[in-house]
Amino acid sequence: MTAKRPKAPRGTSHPDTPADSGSSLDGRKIPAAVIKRLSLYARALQELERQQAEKVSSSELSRLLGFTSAQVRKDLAYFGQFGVPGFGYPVGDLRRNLRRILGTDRELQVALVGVGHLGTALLSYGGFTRQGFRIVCAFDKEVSAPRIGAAGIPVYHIDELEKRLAEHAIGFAILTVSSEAAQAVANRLIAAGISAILNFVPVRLQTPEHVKIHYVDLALEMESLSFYTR
Amino acid sequence: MTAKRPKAPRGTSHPDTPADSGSSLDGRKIPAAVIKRLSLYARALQELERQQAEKVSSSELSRLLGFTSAQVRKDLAYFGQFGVPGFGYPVGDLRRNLRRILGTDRELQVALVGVGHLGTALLSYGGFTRQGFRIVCAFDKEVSAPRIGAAGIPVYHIDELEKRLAEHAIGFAILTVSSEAAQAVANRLIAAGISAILNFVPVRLQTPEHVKIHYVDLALEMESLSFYTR
DNA sequence: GGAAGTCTGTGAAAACCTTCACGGGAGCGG
DNA sequence: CCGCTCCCGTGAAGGTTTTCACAGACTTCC
Ligand SMILES: NC(=O)c1ccc[n+]([C@@H]2O[C@H](COP(=O)([O-])OP(=O)(O)OC[C@H]3O[C@@H](n4cnc5c(N)ncnc54)[C@H](O)[C@@H]3O)[C@@H](O)[C@H]2O)c1
Ligand SMILES: NC(=O)c1ccc[n+]([C@@H]2O[C@H](COP(=O)([O-])OP(=O)(O)OC[C@H]3O[C@@H](n4cnc5c(N)ncnc54)[C@H](O)[C@@H]3O)[C@@H](O)[C@H]2O)c1
Repeated sequence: MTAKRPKAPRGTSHPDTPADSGSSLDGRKIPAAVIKRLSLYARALQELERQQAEKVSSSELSRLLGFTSAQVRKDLAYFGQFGVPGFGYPVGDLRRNLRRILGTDRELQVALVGVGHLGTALLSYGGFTRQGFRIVCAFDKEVSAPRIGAAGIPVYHIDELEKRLAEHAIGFAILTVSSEAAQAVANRLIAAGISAILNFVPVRLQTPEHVKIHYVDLALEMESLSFYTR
Repeated sequence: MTAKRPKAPRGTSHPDTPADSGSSLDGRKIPAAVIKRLSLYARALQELERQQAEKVSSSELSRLLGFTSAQVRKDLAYFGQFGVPGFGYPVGDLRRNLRRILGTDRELQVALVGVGHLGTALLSYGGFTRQGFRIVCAFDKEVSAPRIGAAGIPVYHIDELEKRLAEHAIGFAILTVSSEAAQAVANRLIAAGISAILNFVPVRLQTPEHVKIHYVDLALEMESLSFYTR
C-alpha cells in the first residue's frame, strides 16, 4: 500500500499558540495591565511632585487617571506596602519606588534602527530622556559615513550595528525600518543581544521567547476608532 | 453652631470611576480586545489575498498572528457566520466583511493637528491611505498662510479649524500638538463635531462620553518594556 | 454516491482581572 | 493618652476574556 503523505505534525489535540500575558516577579504573577498602569502612576506622581504635593491617596490618584481606587491600591500592593493608613502614599517615596520597579531609575541606553520619516521624528523627541531613556545611536542603510542626526545623535550605517551596540552596552531598540526589512533587522538585533524591541512596523516579528517585543500599530488604532464611530 | 464645610459630595460609598471596555453591537457586547484583533485579521487577510489564497482556516490565521485558533473563531463569530465547516474562511469574502464591520470599506476623512516633528512624519506616511484613511488637511498655530505640506496635504492655521472641518466633513482627528495645547485643541475639535481622536500627547484628555479617544503613549511602552527586561 | 477527514460554531470550564467591602493600623485633635 | 476619622491592604465576590472540547456540517476523493 502507498504511504499517505504526512500532512501535518499530527496528534489529536492542537494546543495552538498560547497568548502570554503577565510575568512573574518574586513568585507572584503580575498582570500585564498592571505594568502599564504603573507607568501612568509614575507620570502622575512626577506631576504631583512638581506641585510640591507631599501625599496622595489612592482615590485622588484614581480620579486623576480614571481608574477605581481599589485598583490603584491593588496594583501597588503587588510590589510592597508603600502606603500609610489614614494618610495615603508619600509622593516622592512612591515615585522613587515605582521608578525602581520599572527600571527607569537608571538611564536606559537605546538604539534606533531606520532613520526615515518616523525615525527622525523620534530622534528629535526630548520626552524619552525625561522619562529615563536615551537614544544613544541610530542606524540606517542609506548612510555612507557616520553623521550627526537630529538632537545630536550619531547615525551609523547598518553594517556597524553589532560593533556599536556592544560598544555602548545597548540592550534596547526602536524599530522603524520599512516593512520588508523588519524581520531581518530584528534578527540581527536579537543576535547582537538586544533584549527588548519597540516595533513600529506593522509586521508580526518571529522572535525567541526571551526577547520582549511591544508593537505600536497606528493603523490598528485608527481602524479600531473607526469601528467605534461607525 | 458652625456649619462644617462640605468636604466632598458625601455618601458612605465611593463608586469611583469605572473602567469601560467593550461596546455593544446588535445587542451582544463586544470586548475591546476583539476589535483590535479584527484589525489584525483584516491585515493578514489583505496579505493572503495578495498571495491569491482562496481560503484560510482559523488555525492558519492563528499561527500567522500568534493567537489560538479558538480565539479566531470566537472573535469572528461575534459578527456572524463567515466560515464553512471542513473548508475554512473564504479570504476575499471574510476580508470584505471585516472591512465593513470596521468601517474601513469607505475612505475615512481625517484631520491632523500639530505639524511638528511627529505630525510631519505622520503626514508623509502612505500606510494610512492603504488601510482606508486619508489625512485631508492639517493644522498648526505656526502657519501664517495655507501651504502645502508633506505628501501634498494642505496645512492651515489653527484658526481655520472649524471652517475646514465642516468643509470636508471630517469626523476624525490625529492630535500631535505640544502637551500644553492638547486639552484646548481637543475641546475645539469636539465642539466642532469630531467623534474620535487618536492622541499622541501623553496627557489624559477630559472629554464627553460620546467622543472616543485612543492613546498612543510611547514613553509608557518604553517603560513597560523596561520592566520586563530588568 | 458514500465514507473519511476537515474545520466551523459554540456551550462549558478555566483563567484572569476588577470591584467590593471591611478589618485594622496610623494620624490627628483635644 | 484616648477616641475619632481616614484610608490602606486584602480576601472574597463578581465580571470578563480565553481556552477547551465536541457535535455536526461541509468538502473531497475515490
Ligand atoms: N511614518 C509614519 O508616520 C508611520 C506611521 C505608522 C507606521 N509606520 C511604519 O514605520 C516604518 C517606517 O516608516 P517611515 O515613514 O519612517 O518610512 P521611511 O521609508 O521614511 O523610513 C524607513 C527607513 O528605514 C531605512 N531602512 C530600510 N531598510 C533598512 C535596513 N535593512 N537597515 C537599516 N535601515 C533600513 C530606510 O533607509 C529608511 O530611511 C514603516 O514600517 C511604517 O510602516 C510609519
Ligand atoms: N516626536 C516624537 O517622537 C514624539 C514621541 C512621543 C510623543 N510625542 C508627543 O507628540 C506631541 C508632538 O511632538 P513633536 O515632537 O512633534 O513636537 P513639536 O514641538 O515638534 O510639534 C508640536 C507642534 O504643535 C504645534 N502646536 C502647538 N500648540 C498648538 C496649538 N494650540 N494649535 C495648533 N498647533 C499647535 C506647534 O506649532 C508644533 O508645530 C508632543 O505632545 C509629544 O509629547 C512626540
